[in-house]
Amino acid sequence: MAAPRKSNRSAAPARDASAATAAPRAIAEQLERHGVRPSAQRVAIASYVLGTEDHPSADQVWARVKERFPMVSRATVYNTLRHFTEKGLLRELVLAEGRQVFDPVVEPHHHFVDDETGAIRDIPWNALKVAKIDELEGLDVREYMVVVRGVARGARKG
Amino acid sequence: MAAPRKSNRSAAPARDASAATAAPRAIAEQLERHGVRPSAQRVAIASYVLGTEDHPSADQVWARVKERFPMVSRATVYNTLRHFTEKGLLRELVLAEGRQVFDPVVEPHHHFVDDETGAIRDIPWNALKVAKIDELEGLDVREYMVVVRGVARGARKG
DNA sequence: CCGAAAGTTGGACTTAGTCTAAAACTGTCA
DNA sequence: TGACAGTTTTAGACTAAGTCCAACTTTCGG
Ligand SMILES: [Mn+2]
Ligand SMILES: [Mn+2]
Ligand SMILES: [Zn+2]
Ligand SMILES: [Zn+2]
Repeated sequence: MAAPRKSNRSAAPARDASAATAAPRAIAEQLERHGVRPSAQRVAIASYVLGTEDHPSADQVWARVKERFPMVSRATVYNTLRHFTEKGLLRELVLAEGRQVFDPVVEPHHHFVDDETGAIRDIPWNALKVAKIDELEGLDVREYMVVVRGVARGARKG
Repeated sequence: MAAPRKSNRSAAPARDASAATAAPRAIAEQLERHGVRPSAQRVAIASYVLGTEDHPSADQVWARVKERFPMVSRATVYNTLRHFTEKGLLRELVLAEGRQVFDPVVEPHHHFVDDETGAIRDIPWNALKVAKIDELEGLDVREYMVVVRGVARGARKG
């Protein structure tokens, strides 16, 4: 269900690098559409976390946001991430040892955890197919994902 | 891979209830077979954690073991669980918010997380089938599991 | 028995995350 | 504009999970 678009990876604006930060106006509007009042802090946090492919932890978000907005407090970042999550702008995932991380891709998809670097990557929904989910006895399934662990075979030579 | 046996659930002695504790002698032998010296503390810890179906956290193991062995220290429980994990007697899983838990079923299998109670249940390996894992580009897959979330439809009326 | 190695212990320490109460903003309306 | 209420942010206290450590105890080989 939930018609995952066919994107192979990054059908989105392909942000990811450090100097992310989409137009603040667009971000403010995105927040408003989800019922979140766009304060300065919230826009600063959103401009990183809603655009990343990194699955960052809360403290990683804090560190990133402080670069551009040094006086933002930890409580604000934690509150805001929770708020975004409640409003459906983010998902919170718990995939690996001591890392609860946030994911701006709220549509169903799978995940790959690199055992060497700890990096988490998205796997598009229809890159994999899970059979027999509907045959599970006595379980009311709300959602599921495949968690794949291994190492990324580096295509980083040439 | 890793030829998961066909067990539907609990092909093992079906322990689970509180008064678990299989024969201490058998447990000591199991530890030795895995290269773990069977001290009194380790046998006490093993006799709970190697037989449970509960996926307990480290502190839950501590609480349980203290009932029968009140002077055991927290450090010992944490050390021992790590030791067991290194020796392949346990796996450590991170599936849900603030819960890294231990699993005595080290063969590949899937998991169900009850969103209401937080309980984690095993799903036998061939109750589900994941297709196209081998087609993932650039990833060296070491293991994978399906994580299913939902609620257990209570068969608890009659 | 002895000494070395392995195991255990309580408590200090660390880190992620939550909570709180006060301060700062924001929007509304007189 | 000025007052007010509601909302947001803030620093720092607090909590809980987990690690580390140095001292103590047990085990084992000789
Ligand atoms: Mn751990
Ligand atoms: Mn959280
Ligand atoms: Zn993701
Ligand atoms: Zn399991």
